[in-house]
This record gives sequence, C-alpha cells and structure tokens, in this order.
Amino acid sequence: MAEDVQNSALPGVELGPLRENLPFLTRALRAYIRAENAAFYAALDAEQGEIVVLSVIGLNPGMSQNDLAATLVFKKSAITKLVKDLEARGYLERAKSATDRRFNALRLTAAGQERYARISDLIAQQNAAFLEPFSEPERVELFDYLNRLYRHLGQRQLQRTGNSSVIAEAGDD
Amino acid sequence: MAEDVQNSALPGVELGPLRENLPFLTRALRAYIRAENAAFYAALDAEQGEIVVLSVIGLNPGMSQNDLAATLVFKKSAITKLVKDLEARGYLERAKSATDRRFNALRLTAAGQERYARISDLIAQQNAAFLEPFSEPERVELFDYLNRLYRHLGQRQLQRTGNSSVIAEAGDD
DNA sequence: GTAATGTAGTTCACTTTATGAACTGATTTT
DNA sequence: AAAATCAGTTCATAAAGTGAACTACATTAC
Repeated sequence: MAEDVQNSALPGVELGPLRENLPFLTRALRAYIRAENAAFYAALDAEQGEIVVLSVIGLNPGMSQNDLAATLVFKKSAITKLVKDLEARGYLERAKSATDRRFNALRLTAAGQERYARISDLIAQQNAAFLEPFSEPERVELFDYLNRLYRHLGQRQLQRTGNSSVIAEAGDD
Repeated sequence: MAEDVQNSALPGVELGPLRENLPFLTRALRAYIRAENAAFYAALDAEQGEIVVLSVIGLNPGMSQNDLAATLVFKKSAITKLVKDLEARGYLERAKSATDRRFNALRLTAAGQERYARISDLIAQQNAAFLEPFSEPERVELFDYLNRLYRHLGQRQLQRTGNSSVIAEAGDD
C-alpha cells in the first residue's frame, strides 16, 4: 500500500494571514470533519444531515420545513429530501397543520426519539475527541464564539438577501 | 419577486446540543461563508481556492504541491487543477526542482504577487465584516482556538490515515 | 547496476452535496 | 374571485471534491 498524505498543518509551512482567515479555516475544519464523519455516518447508516435534523425537530416539535432549513442553513429543496427520507424510515412525521394546511408540522416518532437518543451518545464521544485539546472553560468560550458567528452571519445573509425591515423574506431558492 | 428565506439562527428555534456541535457549526458557518464568497469571487474573477493558494505560495516559495494540498486540506488531485489554472493565467510558476525533478517548486510570479496584494485588501475588509461583533482580544482568542482545532484535526487525520510513527504517509487519494 | 519500492504529480470518471427555477396546492389580501 | 404570497416538491444541473490508475523520477536493496 502506502499512498501519500503529508502532515497537515504542516510544521514548516507558514500560514500568515490565513491564520486569521475565516473562509480558509472553516473550509479546512470542514474538510477534516467531513472526513471523520464519513466513517461515522456509514457505521450508523445515517444520511448526511440526518442527525442534525432529528436533533432540531426533537427540540422544536411542530416546526416547519422552512424554519428547519433556515436553522440548518440548507435550502428548502435540500430539506425536502432529508425529511422525506426520515419520514420514509419512520423517524418523523409530517402532519399538515389543521390551522394552516400549507405547512408540515414536523415531529419525531417514538422510533425517531430512540434513534436520536442512541446516536447522541456517539456524537458526544466524537465531539469530545474533536475538543480534546481544549479545557472546559475554553470549550465554553469557543462555542460562544462560534454561535455568535453563526448568528451574525445569519443576520448578514438576511440583509444581503433582501429583508424588508422585518424578518423572513426574499431570495431563498 | 419575493421568494422566501426565513431568518437564520431563527429567534424562536432551540438549538440545544447543536450549540456545541462542531460538525453542525462548521457546516453552517461554511454555508454562510460560501454564499458570501460567491459574489466576492465572481467580482474578482477568482476560482474557488485561488486566493488561499496564492497566499500560501507567496509565504512559502518553493513548496511542493503535496505540501500545499496538506496545508489547505485538499487532495492533490484538486491541487493539480488549481495550480495549473493559476499557472496558465500567469500567476505562478512550477519549476521542476533541479535536485529532485519529481516535484514542482511553486512560486508566485510578479503578476501573482500583485494580484495577491490587490486581493488581500478586499479579503481583509470581508474578514472585518465577518468579525464585526468581536472585540480585538476576542478575535485573537477565536483564531487561536480555530488554529488549535485545525492542528488537532490535522493530527487526528494523520493518525487515522495510517501514519507509521513519523509524519507524512498513507492514504491520501 | 538493475529490480523493487516509494514519491510527486496528472488525469479523468464519478460521487456527493447543494442549488435554481418552475411547479402545485393552500392561504391571505383586496 | 382574482392577485399575490407562502410552504413544500420536483428535477435538471452545477459545484466541489474524490479515488484509482497512470507517468515520471528517485531511492533502496540486492
């Protein structure tokens, strides 16, 4: 065998301004994490995105697909696929709301809750491995920062995407 | 007009454990950033990844494509494309090293340096916009954390990917 | 010194991930 | 009741990246 991979974050290589470049860092982290997740997802027989959907719906029963899309930063067309698949596998239900029959109120089934419970232990382990070099207070701070970024970039998208004074509008798909 | 986008980081939605979930957060941030970059790249007539390549080569003249790939967390096959394109456009040169004619020593041309200089101002502006909610010491800390993650995940990849005691080996492509 | 093995880079078909645009059906507005 | 809006679906397509097989060169072992 023996293909080739070099060290990453290669010792001798100078990153310079990239050390403080968000597009670079998020991309690099994403690439690493995706690689780790591949095995993880395969072992669980989980679709990409499934875990996060189960998690958000579990916490926010009755929410719409559009809200789910906005929360996860997916387009609604991507959510359709994910949600349909999870419904087909019996992990969630889409009930047309009686009061507004346009939208699907999403809820986990019992099987969905079980699945999520089972999976979430594994996720916690994985996350712990990712965070190994960080002390507990550092983790808190790190996630505080990341969540602030998430909210800030969400705000920016809203503005870019055409937001008429209030919330929720224009230019999704 | 008027399609639909909901607020992201939707006020009423509970994220729960996802607040501390790295796969989720990196993906979400990445999605936002990609969306912002699309306009940015189009305006510059830049390929995805081009900026980061110019930057790393500028700082590390003479480096190999494989080292570049490892640094940027790309596969070498992806680097081939990027580098070829930049060469064709006159921004960098690939000189076969005289001592080891297998590898391409990468260097920016004068045009490449100019281009990078011009672009890097814009990048700085964009980055400043991303980081608006953070104070200077917070930014320092944020990037410290992200760089530690980058290095840690790089180490993990090395181990997963089969690293025989030293550095650089096995299973890239 | 030559066979075997390893390394750097290339090529290309393919997968994964995601998107835009046009559509259906339900609802609200006027 | 027509017009506009909203939730969700569909599908063709694009973007991004990968794996595997290949070429060329270099190193090691015999």
